[in-house]
Amino acid sequence: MSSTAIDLLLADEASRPRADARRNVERLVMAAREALDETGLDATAHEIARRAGVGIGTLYRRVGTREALLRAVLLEFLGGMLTAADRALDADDAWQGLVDFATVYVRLRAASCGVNEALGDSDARLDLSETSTALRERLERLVGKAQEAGAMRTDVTWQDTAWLLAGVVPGDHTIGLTPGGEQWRIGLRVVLDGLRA
Amino acid sequence: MSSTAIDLLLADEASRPRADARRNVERLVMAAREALDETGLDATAHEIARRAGVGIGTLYRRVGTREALLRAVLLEFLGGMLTAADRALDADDAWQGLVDFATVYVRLRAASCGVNEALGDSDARLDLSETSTALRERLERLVGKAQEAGAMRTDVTWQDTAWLLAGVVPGDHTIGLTPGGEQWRIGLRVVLDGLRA
DNA sequence: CAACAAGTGGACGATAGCCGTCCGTTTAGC
DNA sequence: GCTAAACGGACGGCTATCGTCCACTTGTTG
Repeated sequence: MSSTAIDLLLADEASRPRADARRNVERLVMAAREALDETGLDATAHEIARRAGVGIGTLYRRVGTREALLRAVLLEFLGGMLTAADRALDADDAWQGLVDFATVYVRLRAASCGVNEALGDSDARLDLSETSTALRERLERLVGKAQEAGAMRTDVTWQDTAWLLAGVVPGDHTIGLTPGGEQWRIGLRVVLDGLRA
Repeated sequence: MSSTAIDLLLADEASRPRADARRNVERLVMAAREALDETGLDATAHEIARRAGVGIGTLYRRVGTREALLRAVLLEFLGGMLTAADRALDADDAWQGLVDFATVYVRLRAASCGVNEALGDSDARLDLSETSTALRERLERLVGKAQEAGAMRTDVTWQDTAWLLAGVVPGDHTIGLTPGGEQWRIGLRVVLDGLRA
């Protein structure tokens, strides 16, 4: 579950690496998560190494590229999001399913600057298109179900919905108000009210 | 009106500059507008000079700093926005006033990447705090009026409103959909519906 | 416990992008 | 024509990041 990223990175080692090497990979992954949360996609290799308490050489030797590391962490994260989407699709109440997913989606994007950027950036710096396409497709179905159930207005496409949800996430938009940590909640509520049939 | 930025930049010349010099200032201002629209706040001095068809030396001689130039253009722009806000405050129907302003606000932000960034960036790269504070204060009053008139839900603050409006503007959020030029319209409609009492 | 392969850290050279100055050349205006 | 004003853009300086390389350290195994 949470070791996926590590496994992914250790997979292509020919023989079992030494204990300290494994430990360093773990540290690097944790550091990458933090850096991704706070700094975003363009967290530098040096920053990640510093956070991990590890030399820059170690980073490159262990994970090959800065991008490979970030990619592994992001894939793990997006996987979790996909799971939430599938759970939402199974909900009895279509509208409630959409609400649940939207909440998770926005919360996770809000929690990590890097995840937010990864889901937005259309330029594929890291190759995440496969997973994010899957995610899109889930949203499309969720919106479809909610509309068929008559719970959601039909003059709005799932693309519009994606747009609106993304807009609720804090960015450097906001007219200069320091956003409280949970600021997105009220925004999401308004948007969902606006989407209701 | 539209010559404000130019006047602002020519103001501190001791004696009347030569005709070609004035022409170049105009070109620089127009180029800065374009660059601001397309590239955003960190349009480089060289890019602006290139767009203006002018040497980089000329830019620095004429406008002093890259920042002074951008600032002049942005101030002009924000001035227009303020005017729209004041007009909206005079509307008979408080809700309609809010809707009108919101529309202008979002459209203008959507039209220029640089304006959008300028209104968001809390770090004061260019000193626009005065004008943007004025703008905030207008929005606060618009929201207040709409709520007093019973036209807008009261569990939402003007800060939340600012947040939501900013969110509707295209950014690099959007799950990888190339946004149509007028994409923000539908988003704005949903948000306004959600804000209605 | 020794010896060596595996691993480590971080200085370093390379690359890139932007800033703003400076000076030889051009041009407007009298 | 003549001169002061203006021009263009090459250039040096600065900052940031990347990723390599090698002298040194440490885990592991017999």
